[in-house]
Amino acid sequence: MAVTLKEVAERAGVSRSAVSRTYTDGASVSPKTRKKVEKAAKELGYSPNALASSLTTGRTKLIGLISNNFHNPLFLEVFDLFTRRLQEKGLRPLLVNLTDETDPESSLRMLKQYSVDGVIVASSTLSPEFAKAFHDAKIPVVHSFGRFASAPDVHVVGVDNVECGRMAARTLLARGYKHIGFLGGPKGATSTVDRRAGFMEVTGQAKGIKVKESNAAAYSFEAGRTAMLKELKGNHAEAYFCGDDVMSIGALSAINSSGLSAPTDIGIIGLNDMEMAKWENIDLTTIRQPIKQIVDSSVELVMAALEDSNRHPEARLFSCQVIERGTLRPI
Amino acid sequence: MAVTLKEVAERAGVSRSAVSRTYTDGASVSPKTRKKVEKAAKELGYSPNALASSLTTGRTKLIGLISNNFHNPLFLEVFDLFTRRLQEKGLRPLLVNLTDETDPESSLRMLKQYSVDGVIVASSTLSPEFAKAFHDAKIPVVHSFGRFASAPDVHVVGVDNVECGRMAARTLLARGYKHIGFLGGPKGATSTVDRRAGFMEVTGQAKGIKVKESNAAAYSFEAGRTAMLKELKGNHAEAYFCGDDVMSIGALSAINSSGLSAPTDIGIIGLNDMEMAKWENIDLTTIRQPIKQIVDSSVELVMAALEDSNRHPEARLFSCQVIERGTLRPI
DNA sequence: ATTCAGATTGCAACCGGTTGCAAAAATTGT
DNA sequence: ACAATTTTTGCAACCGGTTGCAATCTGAAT
Repeated sequence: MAVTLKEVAERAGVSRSAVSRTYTDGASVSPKTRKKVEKAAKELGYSPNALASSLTTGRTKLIGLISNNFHNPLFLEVFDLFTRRLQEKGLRPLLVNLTDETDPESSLRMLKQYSVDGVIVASSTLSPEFAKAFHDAKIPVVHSFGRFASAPDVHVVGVDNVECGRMAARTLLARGYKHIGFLGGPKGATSTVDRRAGFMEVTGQAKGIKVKESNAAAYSFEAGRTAMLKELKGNHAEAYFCGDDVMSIGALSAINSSGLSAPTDIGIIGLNDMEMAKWENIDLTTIRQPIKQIVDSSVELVMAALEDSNRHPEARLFSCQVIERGTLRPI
Repeated sequence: MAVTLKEVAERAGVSRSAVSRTYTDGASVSPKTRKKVEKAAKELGYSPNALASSLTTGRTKLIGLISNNFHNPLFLEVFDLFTRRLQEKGLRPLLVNLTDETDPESSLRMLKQYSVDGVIVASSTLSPEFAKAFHDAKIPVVHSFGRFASAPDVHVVGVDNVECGRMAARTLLARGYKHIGFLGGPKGATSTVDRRAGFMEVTGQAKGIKVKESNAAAYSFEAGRTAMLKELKGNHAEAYFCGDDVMSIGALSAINSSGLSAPTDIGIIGLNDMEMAKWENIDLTTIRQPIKQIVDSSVELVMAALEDSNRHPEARLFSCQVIERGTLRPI
């Protein structure tokens, strides 16, 4: 079908090696032969077969990009950033949707079959074991948006969720709220667990503060809305730290449809600072995760892991930042 | 590095062919040898190298999934559906982000290098020429969400945008609006052009109807908001057909922050019916594109095109449907 | 003109598989 | 038990490249 190296060699009147070397940098080819080869290649419309060469070089430049987050708009931004960054670096994302899968087995097998050079697991809701499965199979892996561990099994890039929890708590306390709520994401998610820990640590030390706590079933609009509606039926808090921005928007919707409003009746602080958070009709006060830095750093780290496959596992954490908008009472 | 077929063959005490045949269906292997091979493979942790085999079979099962829509939440749903469907069919999406690119040249080259079996171009804002470039390179391609043409150059799956325009116009007329607006997406997009045509066709035939028209700079929240704010400064219409749902949400935000509200003061009808449209605080009346069917059909069509590479180009159109919610006055 | 180091080239083996073909083995019929 | 089939098997060539090595070429230095 496609034009092969052999045909180019024949037309250019050189050996196959010469053609090959023309397309591998660092190889020794005289300007003269290079010219001849390039001419022939252009005439024939030749482009080297990356897969065939991967056989001998052992590098495919394919990176498995694995996620189970196909319902959180934040991840569209994440995919955008990942694909662009990988492309810039000459790597190709092989996208894997893990939504329905619970164990790494089958995606591991398939990524091995395609000899991906490395894997990026982009999710805060996948367990660390998942990333570890790739590590155990000797495939370089970085868990992006993963859980911080001081002695990680695999490379991790993300934020310090415990500190995010503290930050949210401090922010609410600074606004003078006395009765505050932790409205977490799904109980199982490590991100929820960690944020809760930080949140409780700070609120536990504060005097005269009442804390209530509950969890939504997922990081989603519906779950956030449902959870907040339930809160509103009982003795609700004055302000809530919500699991993430989507949940926060759900919560705000619940507040509004109950005839209340933020921040007048209830304060909300979210987490992520996804694009929608600054939409004027949402205007959500939230904690920003520096996703661009997380993505760039993940790509950099996976590339480093390609170079040195038994690089010591490393955790890279980025600090978050409160973005003041309109859903908390002013300080 | 990884275990190879040769090692399995040695351990199982059979020829390499035998091992290979064990993993290609339809090949002739006795149950006895198959057992031996499978045992050896399991012990060694062997899995066949899909890329190596692609060399001889000519099939990689890699599908280029190309898009420039990484800012429209609808496309997160689209990517979710595409990746799942492709996975179900044993195909692997190689994701290409075209956001910054204007010509097909470089992505075409890279997809050729990776010998993708086929390509899906998922975008309504990419020109038909883009998809055609792949077609010309003899790579099976389907333009998903593409423009309908009665004699298409490439396979197209999508909706009849002209009919969508008519549908929107009829819906507004049926509600008794006399002064109606077409607030289109970017002027260049074929989807905008077509919807406008249908919209004008119907409104042009109606008596006593005033129509005004303008365009937003992009299918985005900001662009929709900006465009609507501009409308509101002048003599605005009673109801608008907005380019898509994201733009509609931007427009609604503009309406609200001007102290007006929908549908009381201004009606809005969007297009897409993305998940957010039914969020209770948005509750957007809109025209639903059957994205699941479009996606499934695109995958089916690209698979058919793999079988028969000079299959005649085909256009598959799905009908849309008005979803009544709360941003138009009742009928 | 001769020598020699460095650059360039082609040969041939290899990467990890597949597959046509002919030989070997198993099955069938009588 | 023997011939005729059918099934299974291994050989060897091939897919489209890369690369170590030895041979050839080049130009500079003597």
